[in-house]
Amino acid sequence: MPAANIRSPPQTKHGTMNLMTTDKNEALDRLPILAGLPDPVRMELVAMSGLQKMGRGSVLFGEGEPCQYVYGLVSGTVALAMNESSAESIVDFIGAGELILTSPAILDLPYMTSGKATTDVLVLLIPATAFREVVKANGELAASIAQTLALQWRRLLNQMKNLRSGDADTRLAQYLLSHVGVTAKIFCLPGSKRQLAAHLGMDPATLSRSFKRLGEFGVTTRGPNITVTSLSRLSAFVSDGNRALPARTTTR
Amino acid sequence: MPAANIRSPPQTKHGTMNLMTTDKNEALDRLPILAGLPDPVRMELVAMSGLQKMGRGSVLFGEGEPCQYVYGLVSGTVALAMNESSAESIVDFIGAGELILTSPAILDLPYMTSGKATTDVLVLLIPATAFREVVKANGELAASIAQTLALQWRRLLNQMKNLRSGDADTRLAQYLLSHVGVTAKIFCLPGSKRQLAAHLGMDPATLSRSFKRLGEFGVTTRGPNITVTSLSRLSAFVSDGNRALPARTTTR
DNA sequence: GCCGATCCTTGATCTGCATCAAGGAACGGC
DNA sequence: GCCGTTCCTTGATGCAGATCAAGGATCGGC
Repeated sequence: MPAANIRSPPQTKHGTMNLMTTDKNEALDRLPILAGLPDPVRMELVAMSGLQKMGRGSVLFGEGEPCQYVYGLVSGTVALAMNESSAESIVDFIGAGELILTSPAILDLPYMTSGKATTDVLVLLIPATAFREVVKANGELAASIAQTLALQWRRLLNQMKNLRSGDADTRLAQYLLSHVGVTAKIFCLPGSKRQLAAHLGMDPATLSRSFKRLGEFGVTTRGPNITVTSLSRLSAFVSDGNRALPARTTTR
Repeated sequence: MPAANIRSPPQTKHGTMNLMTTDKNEALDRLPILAGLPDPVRMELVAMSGLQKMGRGSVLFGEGEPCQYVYGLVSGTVALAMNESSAESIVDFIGAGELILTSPAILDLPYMTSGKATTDVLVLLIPATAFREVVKANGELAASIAQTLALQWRRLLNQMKNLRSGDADTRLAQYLLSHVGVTAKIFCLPGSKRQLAAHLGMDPATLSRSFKRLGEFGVTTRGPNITVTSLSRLSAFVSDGNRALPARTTTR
């Protein structure tokens, strides 16, 4: 089996990029939605898609462009962004293993978001037309695509909820709570703080201040690494509607 | 075929409720997603679902409840609402012909939104478990469900965009622009103004003031009926970033 | 190592919108 | 018809957060 056309891993400080896959079959295995497909379909997909490595900050696709590829994110993180007048807002961060852009591919409509790599990424590029055909021909795949879309729908709904609800501080706290595992109380932001701010619907300056205020509730930041010392205090803060805070002007 | 258990139409001022369907087969025909199904599947679906009439203000289902039915909206309008702490926010208004809640049904997860009828409605109630099985067994249906979900995803994205972008006035103007047909310059709000405000992410009071300000750009309201005299002036207002307005305090 | 560019933080100010509150309009019931 | 209720409007006020701006911190390049 010939090695794919992959250059040596750039190794930034961000991605340790430990498990480097250079084989398209292996790549497929890392994409749960496609991994279970019957062999002939697999072969077909693998044959026509390409494996591509892209550096941090790369733009995989742009809002408004006609849909060319479905992107299987093998490793790394991608931010989905929308450029509503002037400053952009970030819809979601996509992690490894997910399939991006199934919606435009299925409908053959232009992308509604642009996709930017927030780390070095490895993506499997599947031609959209081919993808469409395979889905049409394969009922099982269609069903599991439907499942995925349904899940994404729920995620998007949750984000709308968070986006609208109360305070900037509360929104940040909720975000943190839903992203720290019960065990892991330290985790790494999926992108820059600026991007997180855009995701939470606030100004970077406001995000900074919010982080500071949440310090009183056991949140510490060093670079992109966030530590939450006490889940209970933080969630108490959220449900208390943040009454515990001293008057804003007194904050220091 | 025996008549369904439908009482006489209440006839409110809102819904003229002209084409009253009491037959489940006819109801299915009004739901594009399901209308094209092969006959045996149709029969099966029809056999186990029920046709139900509900008055304005009825709550079809509540946020957090386990998913029991998929709702085929034969006629009327339903608001999807989320009760994030205290005041509710409205995710979307669903019109006749659409299938509600496919996501929770597919995933067998609780509803994330509640559904409230903003007019008298006629719904086809399809048991969720049955629906799930039919989808699983029928690849074509799965494919078209995936299509629908993909479309809904796009709609939701658009709403997120609108929700975040600029001014309250701008958001309202965008909403109006995307809801008046090119021809029909008068249209009826899908729900109360309060609900529209919740949908656009603003206070009812603010919505009222926004309407007033848009009066300068050819928008008039009488009850739930909105008239837009000049699309061009309104869209100019949106793209100009509403610089044309006199200073806020000077607004008469 | 130094330097420029970018990102984050922090401060001061300003404003759009929520909030509080009260008056008017439309509706449904009887 | 009248009356209670709900909805919409309009005014006055206060505040959360955007914006403007300037000072660190961090990174990548050389």
